[in-house]
Amino acid sequence: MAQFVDDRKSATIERRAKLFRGFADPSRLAILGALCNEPLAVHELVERTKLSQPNVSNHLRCLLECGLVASDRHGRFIRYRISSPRITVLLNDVDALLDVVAEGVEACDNYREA
Amino acid sequence: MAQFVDDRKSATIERRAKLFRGFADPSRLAILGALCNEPLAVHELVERTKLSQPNVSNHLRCLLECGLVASDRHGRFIRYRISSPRITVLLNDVDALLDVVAEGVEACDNYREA
DNA sequence: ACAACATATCAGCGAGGAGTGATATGGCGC
DNA sequence: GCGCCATATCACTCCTCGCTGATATGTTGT
Repeated sequence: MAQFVDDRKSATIERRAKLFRGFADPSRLAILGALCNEPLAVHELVERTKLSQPNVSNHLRCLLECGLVASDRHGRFIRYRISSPRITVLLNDVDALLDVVAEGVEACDNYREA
Repeated sequence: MAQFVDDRKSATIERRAKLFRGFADPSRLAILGALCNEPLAVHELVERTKLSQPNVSNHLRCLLECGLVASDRHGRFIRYRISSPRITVLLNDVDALLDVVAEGVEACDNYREA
């Protein structure tokens, strides 16, 4: 069992926070969610997420740099995929937690609703 | 197995993002991490996290409203605790994912390093 | 080589949220 | 009741991040 350090300055906590921030955006979640089903090229992600193309590219760059997705070139397409099944696990666990706290989260007005 | 919707506007995705944002802050992670070990009163959290007292209170209000922590009054102390073991599970999942992507996350300069 | 498509990059704007400081509320002991 | 401690609340500032629009790079087919 992990032993949680409490000091905010802990490198462990900083890393966790940074990783969580990677997931803490609807656009990136839409992209990651889509990639959990199957690898996709950028223009396909644009279609499905209805985000602008530069926007998708920007998020992909970030996700790529963070190691959350990987890419291969296929002709003039670049196919992106999630880098680890642990990402799917994480998303499923979030849903499991939401089963318990969904109402609270929606009610919480410290964050805007989109 | 959950079926991930890709449209960013999906309520599911919004909820996930909102929940992730709850975890996407070093101060809240420090608080949650400390509470994973044992229930604590506010002034104890202040000591351990080295955050200011109003700051801790603000975060606790948010976490409470979201249903991530619960509280009971004990005399003039208010003891906070995590509301569900699934939170611990989630934090452990993040650490597991960090085992794989830690370097990438640290290297990613789209987010500031705190 | 040129046209068309696929993707990446960059500057700038705007909004949301974290932290602080001052202050308010609430419970306890004397 | 009064002083003290524990906690909550509020207004304000600063900074970070996400989005857009324009443009650059790259790849394929003809």
